[in-house]
Amino acid sequence: MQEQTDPPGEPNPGLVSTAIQAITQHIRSEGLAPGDPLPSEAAMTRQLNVSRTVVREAFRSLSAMRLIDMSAGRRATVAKLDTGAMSMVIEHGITTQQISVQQVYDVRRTIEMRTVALAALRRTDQEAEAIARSARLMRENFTNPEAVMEHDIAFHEAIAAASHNPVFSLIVTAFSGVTRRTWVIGWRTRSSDEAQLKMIKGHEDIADAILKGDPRLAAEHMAEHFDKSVKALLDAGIA
Amino acid sequence: MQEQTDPPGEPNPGLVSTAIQAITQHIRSEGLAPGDPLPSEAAMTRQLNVSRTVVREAFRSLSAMRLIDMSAGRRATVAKLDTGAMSMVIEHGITTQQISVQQVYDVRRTIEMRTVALAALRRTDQEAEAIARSARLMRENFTNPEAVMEHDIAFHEAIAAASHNPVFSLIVTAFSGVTRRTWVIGWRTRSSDEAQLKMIKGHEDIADAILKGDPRLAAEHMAEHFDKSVKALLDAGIA
DNA sequence: AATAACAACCTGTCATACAGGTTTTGAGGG
DNA sequence: CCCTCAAAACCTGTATGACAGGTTGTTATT
Repeated sequence: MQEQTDPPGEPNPGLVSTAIQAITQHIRSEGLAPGDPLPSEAAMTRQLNVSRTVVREAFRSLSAMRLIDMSAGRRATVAKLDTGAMSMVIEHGITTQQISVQQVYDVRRTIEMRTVALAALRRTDQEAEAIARSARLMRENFTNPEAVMEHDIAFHEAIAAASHNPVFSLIVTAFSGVTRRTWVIGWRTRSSDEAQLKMIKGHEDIADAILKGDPRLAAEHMAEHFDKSVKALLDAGIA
Repeated sequence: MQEQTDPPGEPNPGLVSTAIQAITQHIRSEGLAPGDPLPSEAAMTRQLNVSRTVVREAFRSLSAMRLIDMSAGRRATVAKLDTGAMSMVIEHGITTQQISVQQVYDVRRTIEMRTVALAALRRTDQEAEAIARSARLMRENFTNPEAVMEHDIAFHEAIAAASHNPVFSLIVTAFSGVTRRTWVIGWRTRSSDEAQLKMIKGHEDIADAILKGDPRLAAEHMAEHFDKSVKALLDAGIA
């Protein structure tokens, strides 16, 4: 009952893969934008001549990748760019030991050297303030590691946002999950208050450089920050 | 019949999300490596006290993200790191116009400036040869744009591989899909044979620098290459 | 015209069934 | 005792039907 969309060319891509392609293809060909509704499962079922089971698994898969949003009663809609899938891939790589924390930090360093420079050049005043605020909150809560970490992460995401390139934001945010799992380790190696405050000072320096609009200085401070962070992780024995 | 794993804390995460978490959690807690088998759908069904439908949608979602491999008759296995999900996210961003090709190129430039430097430092002889071979094949097939493009993509992926950091490979490969859709445009703006051969020469220069183990030179050539590529795309009106 | 009840539609979940694959088992033969 | 091979047990892929509950548009009542 389902031969038309599955020409005997390939061996066995599976009906679900075909359905996934059909849906993404629909988004493309109809030029849908985030928020626009997709066909209902029933409609897709008829169009593809497959069971609702197959269509549902396809929708669900796209939903898991956060390419579409689903909720009960409503039709699925095209989703805004989201980091969901990427974080899961990275986390999967880490937990299955296919990538190391240090490798992630190398990538982060590479990317954030760029985002910080772009942020210095392109930030709005609001964005500069948001970045500075995160740094300030790190200092104000510095007795509470959990809070410092969250503001640290927000700090880096705010810089990525100020780069005005959503692809950078996407990647930086995707790494936040890994950061949450390793951050405390780095913090602990900075045993003294001075060492911890010094690290916070580093963030403030970055925020200042962005405020001043000095990309070179900002990048320098960011490099220093990452070098120290990686050293802290290495000291803690994180390969 | 399914209250135990769904405490009344959150409003409605959905049974499938819960199942997805349970599966990834299983991978983590059992310390599974790529190739290791996961519980069968029936086993998961019993463990979570939900219907097979729910478990299946969860498995299928993870499979769509390429975190697990599924095939008929066999149990699902933990997957090797794969770029599947990432490419889909990027492509989704492009087709829904949430990100621009130019923004992707900026990210690529940032990342590949680093991969090329790392490749120059860490490449094995085999890897250097693979990189050089791709450049050579670009020249040999230069009357066939399609072939040139594929070797071009392979060239960049080979460099990422030679960086010995799989996260870089992951990201670079994720961008290959976008490249396939825009490459020809850049090629066409290089209307004359000289311009096209010059572009190929650029790749050979990069390969040489990597072979020599000169990261600075390699990065310089790579920067030049990207600047020209972006210029070509801009000339063609790709924002 | 505002509102409230209703109908139509949609997704979320469950149960069941069966067609192929794949692995395990075990019987029979060497 | 070991090897071979076929049956059995298990597994995934897909289809069908059912029903609960959420959402939206329609209609009837006030």
